[in-house]
Amino acid sequence: MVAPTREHILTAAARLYAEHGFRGTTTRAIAEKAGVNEVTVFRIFGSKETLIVEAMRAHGVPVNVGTLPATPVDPEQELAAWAIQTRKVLVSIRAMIRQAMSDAEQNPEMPRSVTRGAEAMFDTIHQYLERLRDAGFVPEAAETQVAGGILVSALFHDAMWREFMPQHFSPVATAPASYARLCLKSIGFNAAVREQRVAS
Amino acid sequence: MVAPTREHILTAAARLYAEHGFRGTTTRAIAEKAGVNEVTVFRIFGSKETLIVEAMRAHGVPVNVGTLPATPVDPEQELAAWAIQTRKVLVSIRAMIRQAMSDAEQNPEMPRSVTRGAEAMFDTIHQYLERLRDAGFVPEAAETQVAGGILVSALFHDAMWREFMPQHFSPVATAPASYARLCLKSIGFNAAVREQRVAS
DNA sequence: GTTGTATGCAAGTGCGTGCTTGCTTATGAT
DNA sequence: ATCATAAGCAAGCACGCACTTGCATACAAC
Repeated sequence: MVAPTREHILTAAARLYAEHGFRGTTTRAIAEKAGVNEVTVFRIFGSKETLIVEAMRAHGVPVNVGTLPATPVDPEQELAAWAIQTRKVLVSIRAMIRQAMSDAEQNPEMPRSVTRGAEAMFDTIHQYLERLRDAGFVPEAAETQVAGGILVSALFHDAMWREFMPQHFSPVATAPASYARLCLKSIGFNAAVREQRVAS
Repeated sequence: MVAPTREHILTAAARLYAEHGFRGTTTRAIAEKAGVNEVTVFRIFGSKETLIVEAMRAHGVPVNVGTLPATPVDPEQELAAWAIQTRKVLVSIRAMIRQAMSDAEQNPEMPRSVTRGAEAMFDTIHQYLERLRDAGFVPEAAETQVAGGILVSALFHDAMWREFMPQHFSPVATAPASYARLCLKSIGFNAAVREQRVAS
């Protein structure tokens, strides 16, 4: 076990930051939540800023949000499952994402811990869509990058805004699958190819 | 001319809020930016909170972000134009949107001035897509609500995140039109109907 | 047993910030 | 001319906050 107090402080800082942002998070509150004296916080991290940045790095957006199969078989189902899981992850850290976005003006390091995760999502979906194209599920001219971006956007937007205007979203249970389905349809996904594959 | 100083204070508050958020915006800074004594601020608005809320209400997201034709003729072109304009509006106030989102935890009144505008966008696009359906541009079973939501999501996401990870977006010049095109395609838009209309 | 390391505790410093008070000045209506 | 209203100005109050200092305590290594 290496430096348990250090870890306690980092997790406490991450949680409080998600709730109150940089300015709203006080070193006193962090120390109290971590069950540690405030002086200890400064002894270990030196300053509030380095502490928060460190906490974001440690407890930010996970880079491995979920994988998509290397050889697509049932794209609609596979993409829906990925969308559901990804949305869940985004919802679980939406508060932190919001704070990091608003603190970007002051400290450009903050949104980095979010964009790293987002970039991983972009890459995952984009590569999958290209695999679909190579496998003949979608036509050669498919705009895979834009379509992938649209799916990611929909998931982000859903995670961020649903709580504020729920009546403008389809039910949580079905929404991610709908996003996935429409994403596929927007690049001319041909369900017949799947039937053909399954049959062979 | 009614109460010019009041207006000066409101606009100054709105701008500073967009840059620094609620906690980061000081009444001193607002007064200075408005070219007004700090005491005047408190004489007029009583407290910082009521001032900021008032400023958001006055300079928040415009509700009339743009209209779509009542009788669709060239949906791809019309929707692309709307998307371009809407994205522009969102970009112009993205900083304020970010702050309002992160302050939602503390003051639920903040995001209201954003959601009002977003709801107007949702309604505009949704009604337009239903008109397309009624006009036979898209099949009866089209998921117009989800598709509209996806387009709005894409525009929001583009406005919010492009600056942090530009390499994951298609060029600004073409992106909004792409979103519009894929949105239409995702609900089975049939370009042939337009040709038929134009011909008749 | 001594020494070093990590932590707690009490107190304090300096500064920023929301908000107030008391007073003066300018302006415009009556 | 008088008076009400709006605004400026100087000063300050009370509090919160990041951060520091000095000292005591526990514990583990040697």
